[in-house]
Amino acid sequence: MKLTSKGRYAVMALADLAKFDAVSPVSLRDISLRQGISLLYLEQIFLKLKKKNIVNSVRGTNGGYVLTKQPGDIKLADIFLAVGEKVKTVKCNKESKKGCNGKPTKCITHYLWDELELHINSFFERKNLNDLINNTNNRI
Amino acid sequence: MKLTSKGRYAVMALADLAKFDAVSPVSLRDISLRQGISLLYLEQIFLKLKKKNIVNSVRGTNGGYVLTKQPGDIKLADIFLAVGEKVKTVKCNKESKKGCNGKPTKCITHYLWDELELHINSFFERKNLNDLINNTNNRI
DNA sequence: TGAATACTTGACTAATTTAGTCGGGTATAT
DNA sequence: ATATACCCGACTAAATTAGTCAAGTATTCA
Repeated sequence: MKLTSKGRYAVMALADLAKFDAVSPVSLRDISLRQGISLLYLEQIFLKLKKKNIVNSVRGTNGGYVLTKQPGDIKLADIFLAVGEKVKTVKCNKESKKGCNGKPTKCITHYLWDELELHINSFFERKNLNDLINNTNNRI
Repeated sequence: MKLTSKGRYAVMALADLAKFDAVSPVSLRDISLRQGISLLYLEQIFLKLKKKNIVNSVRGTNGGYVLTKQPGDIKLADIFLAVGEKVKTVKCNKESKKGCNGKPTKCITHYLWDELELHINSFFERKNLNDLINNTNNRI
């Protein structure tokens, strides 16, 4: 199981934003250069972040993006939800009444994967952007 | 991030084995039918499990596979290692001295992903096959 | 006012990974 | 003998990911 670039980039970019948006909006161009992420890809990602109200945009020269909230109020879970990075452990449809593999009962490992999903999501729920920038004052 | 079928199937199949191998070796055909997993795919998976000494094989008619250890001594971490299911959160090479993205410093989120990796792996370290079959006596 | 900057949006594509299949074995019980 | 079941490498189709491309619109500043 691996984290996709989309999710990883989203967090990197927002951490960057959290560090620099106090002064003025941060352009994607700057983030692209600092974090080494394709500008065009960043545009795609920020569109989603904006739709979910995690960032606001300022158009025109000297424009860019700013966070809508304090870094401490933006959880990783929010970010991942926005860009569509989901934790999926089971193939079988959880809501279905049919159980797994078309059988009436749940598959033997079903509850294990549910538990794993909760375990992972709890990490994303308790980490926020502030945790990131506090630990990385000396880094870009 | 999602769990691959290979890892999921490996655990399902071994849980099945743990339930039934006390009597006699369990054939992949039986597992295939009970768990709804392709027989040919199971063969691939069990080859790896055997190489890592998690199962032993018995050839010929009435042959099949048996666990080499007690279910309680087989951790999910062992199983995932055997079939090559890895938790990967960072793209950047962890061992490299160069840091991330070719820069001298580590990327801003590097330690976060390391922490996530540890968090997930700790789950796999503490869960074993026995945990599974104890909770699922009524299921196949 | 016009040129440059920077966000906006949908569609497209290349590369990678995953989830298998195929074909040909070999060993053993009955 | 023959059927069962493990053994093994190579191959392929489908899905996903990680981007790119094209064509905009809004805003600032000289």
